[in-house]
Amino acid sequence: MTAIRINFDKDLVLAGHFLLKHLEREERHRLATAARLSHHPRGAMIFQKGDPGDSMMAVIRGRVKICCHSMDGKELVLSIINKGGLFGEIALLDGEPRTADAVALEETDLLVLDRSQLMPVLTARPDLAFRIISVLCKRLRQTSEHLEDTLFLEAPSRFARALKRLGEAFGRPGPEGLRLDIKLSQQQLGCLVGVSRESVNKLLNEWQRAGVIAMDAGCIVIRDAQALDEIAESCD
Amino acid sequence: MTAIRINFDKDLVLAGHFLLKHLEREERHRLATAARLSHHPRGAMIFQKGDPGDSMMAVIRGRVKICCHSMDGKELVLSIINKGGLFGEIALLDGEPRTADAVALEETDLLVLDRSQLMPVLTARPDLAFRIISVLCKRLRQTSEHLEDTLFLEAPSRFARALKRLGEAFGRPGPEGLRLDIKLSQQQLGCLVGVSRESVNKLLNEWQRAGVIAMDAGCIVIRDAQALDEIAESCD
DNA sequence: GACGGCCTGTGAGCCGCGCCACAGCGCCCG
DNA sequence: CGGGCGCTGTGGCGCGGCTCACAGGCCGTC
Repeated sequence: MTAIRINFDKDLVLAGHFLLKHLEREERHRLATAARLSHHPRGAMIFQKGDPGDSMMAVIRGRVKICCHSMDGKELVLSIINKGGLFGEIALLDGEPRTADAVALEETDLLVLDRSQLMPVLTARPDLAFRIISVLCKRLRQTSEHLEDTLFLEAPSRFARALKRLGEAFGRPGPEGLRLDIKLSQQQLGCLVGVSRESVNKLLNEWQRAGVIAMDAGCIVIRDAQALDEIAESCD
Repeated sequence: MTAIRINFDKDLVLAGHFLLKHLEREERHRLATAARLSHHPRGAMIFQKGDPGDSMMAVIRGRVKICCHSMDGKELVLSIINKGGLFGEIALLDGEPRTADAVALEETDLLVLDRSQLMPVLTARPDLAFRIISVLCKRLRQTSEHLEDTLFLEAPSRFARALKRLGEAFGRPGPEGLRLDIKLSQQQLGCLVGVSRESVNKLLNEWQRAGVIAMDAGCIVIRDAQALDEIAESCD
């Protein structure tokens, strides 16, 4: 009884997923029954840099951060994956070890698809391969942009741009402005941008005083997107 | 007569290319006749950030740098493509505009493959799609690593790592050590690493004095790879 | 209620490195 | 041959932002 219910859920999840929604119902069902669910409490390590990577994950509930660490303990957050998002596909596709850690930011449920299940489907369906190619291209563009930002921009511009990007991913319009529906400590924000926690604090307070942003229950609200744009553009 | 000779060359070039060598002879010949040669003098712009990208290029002769510029004129060199290398595939694959400039570093000949010619072949041959996927994965790994380097490492480590990478791509063993068979100004080296020209100069001289590297006819020779490793690892 | 852990807020100091300035050098071009 | 241009070689200044240090607030746990 519960097994049936779980399988039904898996079918639904896969059907809703941008990568897999174009499969035949039957293929998808086969994947769904093969895929396994896995649950991770807040803060749990899902995989680690250097692990062999023979699976990819779809986020059903919660959020996952993809990050890596320097030798002296600094952290860099490469991206944050929302419900509905996909991660871990690189290692699955090229068979190399994982290049970063994945950590559950909240209570998180994942659907895990193994290489052995997925590859036959991919080879049989060239259109799926193209969909994957365009995902990879998008990731590559994002990463290059991240690199440009860190090399070309000063901390304030960089941070402003990061907020804009977070707005696109997590923003929900509210009465006061665009509310970023995700709680991140100043520490985490710093790791996302490559800036120290203290600098994040100072910028955040400065912008609050200027009315550019506001805080609401631990979430950032963008009140003046225009002003944020100007900070992001200013190259001095 | 010359036309035949050129087509023969194209066939040969394609046959030698890692992406296309597994095609049937006939398919490859069709691509070869459709592909066009293009020649670029040293310093010429091949394409520019923002251009529509509906082709990709294979380098037959010369070298190409992929780079981009900040609003205030700084340059970042993302990678340098050697003879036999491929570039411009991202924009071709996902149909978005080019994200960076491509500039001929030397007298350069390219083979240009248009989207309209390549796509039918790709859809017909899923194994080719996988080959492209793994190219993309490799690029992604490189770019992430570049990003980690710039955020985590100080200038000397970053530069040392860059030299090691250049060694892998352009190194030729010689009597004195590994010789980097490419002439790059200190300016260009700086852009490759994200460091000012002056800092490059100082590091280069310091390492020469220490016997870690040597200069030979404008090319860098790595004399003590071990010492370079240590500089690269040292995280202070 | 006491304690410890994780968070925010803020000031002081320091330092790596970018920017500026200038000098000397090889090379191309008129 | 002379003048300009792009490269290398160095010294000094300035500043952005990281590090350190500390104070106070908000939990969850014993």
